[in-house]
This record gives sequence, C-alpha cells and structure tokens, in this order.
Amino acid sequence: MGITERKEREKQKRRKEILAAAEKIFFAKNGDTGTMDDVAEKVELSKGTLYLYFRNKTDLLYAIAEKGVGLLTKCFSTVLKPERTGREQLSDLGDEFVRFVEEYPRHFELIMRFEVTGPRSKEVRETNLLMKPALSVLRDVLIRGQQDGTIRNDLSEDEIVIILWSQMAGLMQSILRKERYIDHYRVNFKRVIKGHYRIIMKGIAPG
Amino acid sequence: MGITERKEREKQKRRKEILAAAEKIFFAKNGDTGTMDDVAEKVELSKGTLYLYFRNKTDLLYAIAEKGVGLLTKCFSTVLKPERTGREQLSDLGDEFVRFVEEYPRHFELIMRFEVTGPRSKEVRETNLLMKPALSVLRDVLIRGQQDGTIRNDLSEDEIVIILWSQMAGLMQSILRKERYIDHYRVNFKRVIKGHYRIIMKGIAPG
DNA sequence: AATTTAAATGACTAATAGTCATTTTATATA
DNA sequence: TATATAAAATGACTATTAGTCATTTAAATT
Repeated sequence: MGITERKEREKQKRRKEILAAAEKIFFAKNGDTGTMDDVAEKVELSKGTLYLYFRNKTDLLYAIAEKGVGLLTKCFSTVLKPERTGREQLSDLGDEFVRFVEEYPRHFELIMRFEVTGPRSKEVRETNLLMKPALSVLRDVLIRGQQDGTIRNDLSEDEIVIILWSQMAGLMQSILRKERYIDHYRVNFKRVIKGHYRIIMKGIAPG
Repeated sequence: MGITERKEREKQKRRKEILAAAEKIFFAKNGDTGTMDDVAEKVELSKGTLYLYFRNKTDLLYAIAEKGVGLLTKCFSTVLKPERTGREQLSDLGDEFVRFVEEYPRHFELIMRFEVTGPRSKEVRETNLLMKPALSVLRDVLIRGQQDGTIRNDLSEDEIVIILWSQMAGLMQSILRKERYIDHYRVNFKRVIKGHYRIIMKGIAPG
C-alpha cells in the first residue's frame, strides 16, 4: 500500500515547486517585493493552494531563507580539513562566507532579514535560530583552534561564535549596500574585508 | 512683516507634533507596525494632512531615524576629550554606543532598518548616509589615535570607520535579539560585549 | 466686505494578504 | 463499473492600509 507514501512524495514535490517559483518571484531583479498572486501565477496554482502548503507569506519566505542556510552550511563545512589548524580553518571560513554572499546575495539578504526580525508567525517559534546549522560549523572550528592553541581561550567558544558571527554579518550587510558608502568614504571593499580579517585574526590570537 | 516667519515656525511646529505622535505610535510596546490612520488620530489631524508634511510613510519613519542619529551623535561627541588618547576615546565611544542602544532600542532598530534597506523613496537620495554625522565622530577619534600612535595605521581611517561601525552594528543587532540566542548558546551578553571590545582593541593596536 | 491664498479634510481608490464555500480530482467501497 | 468518501484545488470574496484629490474651512490681503 504505497499510495500514502506516493501522496506524501507528491506533496513534498509540490511544496518544492512553490518554493522554486517563490524564489524566482521574490529574487527577481527589480527591487519589488513580489506578491502571493505573482507566485501563484508562476507556479500555475491558485493562490488558495499556496496557503495549503505555507501558513502565510512570511513562512514561505522563511522557508527560502532556511534553504539558503543549508547552502551556506555546505560551504562552511568544506573548511573542516584535519591538516589545517583552527586558526587557518577560521580564515578559510571567512573566505567561504564572502564567496557565499557574492554568489547568493539575495539569499543572504533574506537570512539577515530573519536574523533581524524573526519569522513573526505564531507557528515558527520565535526562538528558532535560523543560522544554527552554519554556526555549529563555526563553533567546531573555534573549539579546534582553542585546543591546538591557535585561538585565544580566555573567551568561551559560545561567546566567540556570537561575536564573530555578529561582526561578520554586520560587515556583510555593509558590503551589500556598499553603494551607499562609496560616495562618502574613500574605500575599496576588498580592502575593507581584508582589513576586517587582519583586525580579527590579530584580535583572537592567544596570549 | 513677520507673518511669513510665523507661518514657517508654525509649520515646523506641526511637523514636530506629527513626528512626536508618529514616534509614540510606531514605538508602542506591542510589536505592531502602526498605521498612518493611527498617527493621524494621535496627533488629531486628518490623514491627508500628514501627507502635506511627509511624502509617504517611509519618509516619516526616516525622519524619526534621523532624529535618533542626532541623539547618537550627541552621545558620541562626549568622548572627544583632549586628555584621552585616541585608543581611550574609542573605548569610550563603545561604551556610549552600548548605553545608547540600551536607552533608545527602538530608535536604534529603526536606524538599522534604514541602514539595511535605504529609504526607498525617490526624493530622499539613495546615497544619503543616515549615520554620517555619528560616523564622523568615530572618524575623528580614529585619526587622533593614528596620530598619537595608539591605533594601527596600516589601514586608512575610512576603512577602519566602516569596519568598526559594521562590526559594532552587527553585534548590537544580535544584542537586541538576544532572546533568540540564549536558548542555544550559554552566553552572558555583558560578557559578549566585553569580549568584542577585547578582540577589537587588541586587533586595532599598532605593530 | 469681498477676494485670494493656504491649510486641512475625509471619502475614495488601489494594492495585496489571507479566507472559505464550492468544485474538481483521486481513492475506496459496493 | 457505479457510487460514496476523502483530499486537493479553486477563485471570488473580505479586510487592512497606504496614498489621493475634489471640496471645505480658515487666514491673509485688497
């Protein structure tokens, strides 16, 4: 009796179709927000059907953001090479992050949006930490570095996770809106990122 | 013939009344957004009148954010004491920032919102840098520190302004939503801020 | 007092999120 | 196969709210 299973598969497939259409709509070039009607048209379903798969627009956007975190986590995980010190892995992680933001800027924007505002629907608990999977990679790297003595250990790994992630997220937000700064400051953003690295790598050295 | 002047004064006064009402509405305890109708009711004017003073809702919110930047700039300016080194002033600036975010969290949130999205109305140029006045204090502090040799000078002051501001803004955003983290990480946010300081102060030291 | 100008009004439109009674399609049963 | 039941999908509808504009009210000028 595989009918139930097939139905479940079909349901998941449809859900993915909606997600794909929503991504196209919400990430369209023009800065416009995109409407649920747009998504419905794109995926060739009625609007009502969307609400059978996602409680509301925010949940739909949140699901896209979760997908983005999945991609980011995969990027991050590539740095976990045993031959590299914790400090080196951390540096690699920074590179991966920059690459990710450059490759998926819209996903990153969306992740940031939910980092700032939270999903705000009753169902997705407010304490859901969207970035958790990616941050757990960062945490592993830090622990490794503290163990091999390449990262200062007068701060707990949890503290450094939050500090480094917050700093980096803030920096990446600035990078995304760099147009706003270049009229006011004489900076090259590659150099800004490098400068950030230098400050941080020096700042988290032991001793 | 002071009629024109009086009229102008009255106009500014009315503008301020609207701003004050809008602040109350948009900063009300419940997370709700607040509507233009709410603001109109609060200030005892018709909705149409609001639009004689502000082009749209976004402009009204932006004006509140500008007011917040004014407050922040005043906080920042208190650190410019000649007897303190640049490095010391920078540390003081951090303290002032934390104090500001604790005292005016809603203003800070709003400032962050426009840092991220921009005002998005045709009239307020996209390149308006909301934080400019406050950042110019930070810039002065950094220049001072580079001159007295207490801050590294292998990065330009403009680069460090953007780096430090971005990092700090990211950290403060995390602080604002700390509830989201405490379920997942064992951290005390006072210690996180202190940790951030320690990393940064070490990271920007010369040599 | 009559006329012109400025300020304010609020009923209206437009856009869009979300709902729900009804219809269509698929599955189970006789 | 014909009928009944359940699941999925529909789209017209409601609700909310930003923004508009023809009209009214108030103030200043002649």
